Amino acid sequence: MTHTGRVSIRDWVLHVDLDQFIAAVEVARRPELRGRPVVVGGNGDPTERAVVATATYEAREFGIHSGMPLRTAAKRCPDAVFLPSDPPAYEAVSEQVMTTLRELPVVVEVIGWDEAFLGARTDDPEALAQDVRRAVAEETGLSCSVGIGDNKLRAKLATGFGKPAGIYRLTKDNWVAVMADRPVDALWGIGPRTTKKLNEMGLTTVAALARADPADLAARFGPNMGPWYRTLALGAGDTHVEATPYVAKSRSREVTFQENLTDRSEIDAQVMALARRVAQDVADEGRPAARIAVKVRFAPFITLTRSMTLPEATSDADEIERAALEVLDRFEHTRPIRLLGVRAEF
DNA sequence: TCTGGGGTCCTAGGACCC
DNA sequence: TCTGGGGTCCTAGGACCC
Repeated sequence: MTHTGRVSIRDWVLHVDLDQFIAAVEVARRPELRGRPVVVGGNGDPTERAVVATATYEAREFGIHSGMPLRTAAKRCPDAVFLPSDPPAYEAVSEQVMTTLRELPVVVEVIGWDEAFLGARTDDPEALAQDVRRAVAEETGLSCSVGIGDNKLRAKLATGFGKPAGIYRLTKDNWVAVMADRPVDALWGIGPRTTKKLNEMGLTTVAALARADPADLAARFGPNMGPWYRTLALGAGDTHVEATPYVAKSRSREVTFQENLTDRSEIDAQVMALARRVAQDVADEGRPAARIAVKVRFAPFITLTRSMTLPEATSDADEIERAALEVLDRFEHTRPIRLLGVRAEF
């Protein structure tokens, strides 16, 4: 209900994000872990080269967050429960959540395992958001947060303010009040690198970025990205929610080795194995690969990529393997290798 | 903080063509 | 020949997101 007392039916974008999704799935099947600091990642062995996928709020109390090395997490909270990552389990629950959302009077655009945009026409988006939270809880036992916005950017940011287990509305009406004084990396699409560069230009807040000269930004970040950062700061965003299923543009497999590789025959063997896994993914996709890329991370942490367009698009495992080995050969092999990856592009 | 794995999009230079 | 202008493809790298 608006302050004029009139009910207005409008288009809204809602953003649904499951609370600590992966950890929540794990706790759901091991109820004895409820209330304990739980960290999911890698093989569940905190001495391995792996990072945190998700931590429960109890673990976050210790300063543990996703992307942090498991080793560091173990140092911060030695008593945490470390569990291996189990993607098929998360996939299945995610599917259940999305099915639940599709039963509501909304258009569902899936943007990740634990996230979706909903397009809806309603006079009471908060009531709809409550329905979403209730339906997801009833069908899956999981808690989610819901952002309400007049576009995708604002809905997405609103979810962050609603977490955990809450609902928040962010529109042009409260954008300036809520966002103006926040640092630029509060915006979705501005990460640490861009933040540093913007700060060097004297732009530290959302308000400052909104007032910046698009030409200056274009000169620094390119003709598209530069001006786009300013429109982000103004809160502008896409309003169209699309239900069409996601079509992958590439498929890749990569692996970080527990011990760096130096033996060339071992390196070749690993690339062949990765190429075969990718070939299987390509075959499952039912579309041939047009391009093959190989990623090599040399010690200490130097990441390079080489790629080639195939003479003809193919799904053939032998051809994909051969191409990967050919691309691998174009690297200068002088340092130990900590990661190898193979990617196919369609 | 000795830094995973799976993706997307943008930028920019050079090749090549008309 | 001292040197155009535009378009597209290929390749490498950067940045971001979950």
